[in-house]
Amino acid sequence: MSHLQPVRGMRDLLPADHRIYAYIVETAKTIAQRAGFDEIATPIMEFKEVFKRPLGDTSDIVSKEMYEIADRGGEDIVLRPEGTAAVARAVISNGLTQSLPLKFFYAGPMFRYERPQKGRFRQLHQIGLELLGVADPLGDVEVISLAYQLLKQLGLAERVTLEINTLGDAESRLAYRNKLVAYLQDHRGDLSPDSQTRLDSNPLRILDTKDAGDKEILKGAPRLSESLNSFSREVFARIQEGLTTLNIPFTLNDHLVRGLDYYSHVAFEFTTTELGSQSAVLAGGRYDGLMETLGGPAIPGIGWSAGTDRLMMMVAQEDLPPVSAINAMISLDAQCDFKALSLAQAARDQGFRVDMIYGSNLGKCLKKADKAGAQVALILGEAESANDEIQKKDLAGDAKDQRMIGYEDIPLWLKK
RNA sequence: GCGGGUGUAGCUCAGUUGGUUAGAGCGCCAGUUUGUGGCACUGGAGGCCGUGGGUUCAAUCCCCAUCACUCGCCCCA
Repeated sequence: MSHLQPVRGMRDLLPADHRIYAYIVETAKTIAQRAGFDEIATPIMEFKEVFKRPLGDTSDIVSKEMYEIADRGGEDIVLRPEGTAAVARAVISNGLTQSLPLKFFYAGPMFRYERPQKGRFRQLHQIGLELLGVADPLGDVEVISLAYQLLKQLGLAERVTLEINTLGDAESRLAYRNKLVAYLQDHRGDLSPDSQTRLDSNPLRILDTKDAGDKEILKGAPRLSESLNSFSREVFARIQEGLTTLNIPFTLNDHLVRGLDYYSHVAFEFTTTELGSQSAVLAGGRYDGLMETLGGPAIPGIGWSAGTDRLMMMVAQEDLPPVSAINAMISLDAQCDFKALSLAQAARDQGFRVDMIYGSNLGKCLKKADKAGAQVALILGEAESANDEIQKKDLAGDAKDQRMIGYEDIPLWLKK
């Protein structure tokens, strides 16, 4: 084994894996574009502030998972840990706020400096959607429905569960936060150390604790749903009505609190039990406060992102659509090489896949063509070339049909 | 960031209670077939036994460290 290794938590996607990766991205892109969400690409690096402000200092991403880079100018540069804040920054930077709504799709690598394990990487890949400038719950339902559509098309709909919750609007959240803190203060000493810290920094996150003692205490805590004002309640009900109407199954999880600060109203997560200790494959929510946090105008937004690496673990090679058939071009003589290449190119121009076979003799070449999975081989040697003809030989299955054909007939015999 | 496990050929894995040249299957290359693939047979290449240090007459094996992977915690996609 070589001592040359990729950087920790990063990996090569060899063709077999990359096919799955590309399939997922293409599927998502098609679904997004059919709904008018066009692709956007932002830089892989951003100023740290882009994420620090919206995500909050107390979020795990900012406090311990930022992949920071020291650049020569002394700027605080980070490899982006997620897409939403970067897209929001791009919207502001480019002054795109004039014509709303904005509908974006993105796909690309994100980076988090954390300990790798199954389904978790330091370079992870995400695909995501953002809908900016729509406050209407119709937007929430469309965005969630596009997520569902993607998972369905990937054949994963039965293997994931959609969990949803609402954090309410700012007013409701503040009211609840006060009630929750008041309640938990009385039990402060009994809380886990983590939760005690969060009580000061980000009390809502205590709701999704896994500590048994904390859970016991939370049983007596005030419920967020009871603090919702009527507006927040109506919005959430409307979203549920939409999901039901569109036949998208979901379950309510009132402990679902997204880790990032900028969320409000609906939060959702498609989870699975197939990925070890990782459960979320696609998650998102509404982030009405994000644009303002970044210094932009108050534009509401909703979106989600999916972990492509995690989806890849759930999609098998067999699930991929069939690829185009392979045809092999074999030249037997240096004199014919360029003629063979030229004929191959002509066939490629007509949409055929033609692989040049590199080998020492016909036997080796056929072996390589066969191994490559070619269904048809074209063999050009001195004899054929002299008559402006070429041998066509079937390789697939038991087929052994071989015949001399004219160049103009090549497209008739190749497979697509 | 914390705890457990693993690391031997390109891949999947044996093995050595510390002792000359470390094995198998698959894959790869070549030959049987100097212009005809799959199958078969024959042969071959390929390992600082993850890396560094220690103990020892002797380490792939024991000890320590380190790196990577892996499982879990935290958290997330």
